[in-house]
Amino acid sequence: MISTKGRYALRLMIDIASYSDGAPIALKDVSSRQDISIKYLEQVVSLLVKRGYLISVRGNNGGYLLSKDPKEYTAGDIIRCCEGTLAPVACLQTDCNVCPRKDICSTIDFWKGFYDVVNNYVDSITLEDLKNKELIKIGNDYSI
Amino acid sequence: MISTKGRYALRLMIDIASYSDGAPIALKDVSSRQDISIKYLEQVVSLLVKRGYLISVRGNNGGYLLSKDPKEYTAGDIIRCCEGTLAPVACLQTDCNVCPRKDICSTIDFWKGFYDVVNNYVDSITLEDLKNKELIKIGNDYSI
DNA sequence: TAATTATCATAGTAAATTACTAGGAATTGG
DNA sequence: CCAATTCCTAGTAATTTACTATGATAATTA
Repeated sequence: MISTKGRYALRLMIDIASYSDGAPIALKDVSSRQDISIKYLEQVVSLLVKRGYLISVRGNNGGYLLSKDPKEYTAGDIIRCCEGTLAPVACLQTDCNVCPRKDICSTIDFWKGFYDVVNNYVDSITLEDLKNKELIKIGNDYSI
Repeated sequence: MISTKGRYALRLMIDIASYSDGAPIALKDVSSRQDISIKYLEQVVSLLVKRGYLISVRGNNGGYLLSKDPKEYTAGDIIRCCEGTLAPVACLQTDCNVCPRKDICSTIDFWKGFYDVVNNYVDSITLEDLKNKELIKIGNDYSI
């Protein structure tokens, strides 16, 4: 199960991508549109800033800007940034979590395959895709 | 992340499928082969018995038997039995968890797709596949 | 410069979940 | 009967989750 951190991160990024006209988007606005407390959003957003996915602008009229084009983010980038690895089992995490059964384990390949289909899927969807869906939902899609 | 319940369930089922010669397999034996406490295995196995995936034989020389052929179980069957749904978000669970944002949510389709690739994957692997892998690992595969 | 509006950083916390352990009752084979 | 086994229910320490709270820091605007 994906936690609120990863889910809110995705909604935050979609919100900023969808509502930005070049000026920074304040968390206050994301908060009211998305029904998520500002205080919690602050924690989520800080991970995205640290990773360089968002640019923060401090002070009055400050807020956040995407650091690149929506089509250059995958959903996987955003989720992994806030959620950590999507590995289904600890022994697949890179940070040398060595399982004593690794040489005799008959399930490791199964879990590797699981990990692969998950990563392939989340990396096949871009923020642009999600932004377009959002624009359709809120009725601002004039391309139809 | 898949919890120990689901992971141990898979190893338990593979163990029984691999080592059974028609007689019930006792948890004591699974426990020593898999390095999992009997007491914890008892809890995992009870879910599989309740679901009808295993037949329990009580008393002396008792243990557990598969209720059907290994090729008739998918890994997904076993994992979901002990782990619950593999839905990445609560609003995809069938038990009418109604999200107030369901009509305006632009991410629900993304999560549905996630759910689908996960279910399709875990249901594409059978217990027979995993048993064969185990037999190769323990060197009892004479088909090579 | 002072007020306002933001982000930034850290800490606290109630509730739930995880990963077990413990004790003992019920059942069966020898 | 006795030993081996499943079955059933509780308990629990540690961790994680999903927040809330407080206040510092920074930048804009009046």
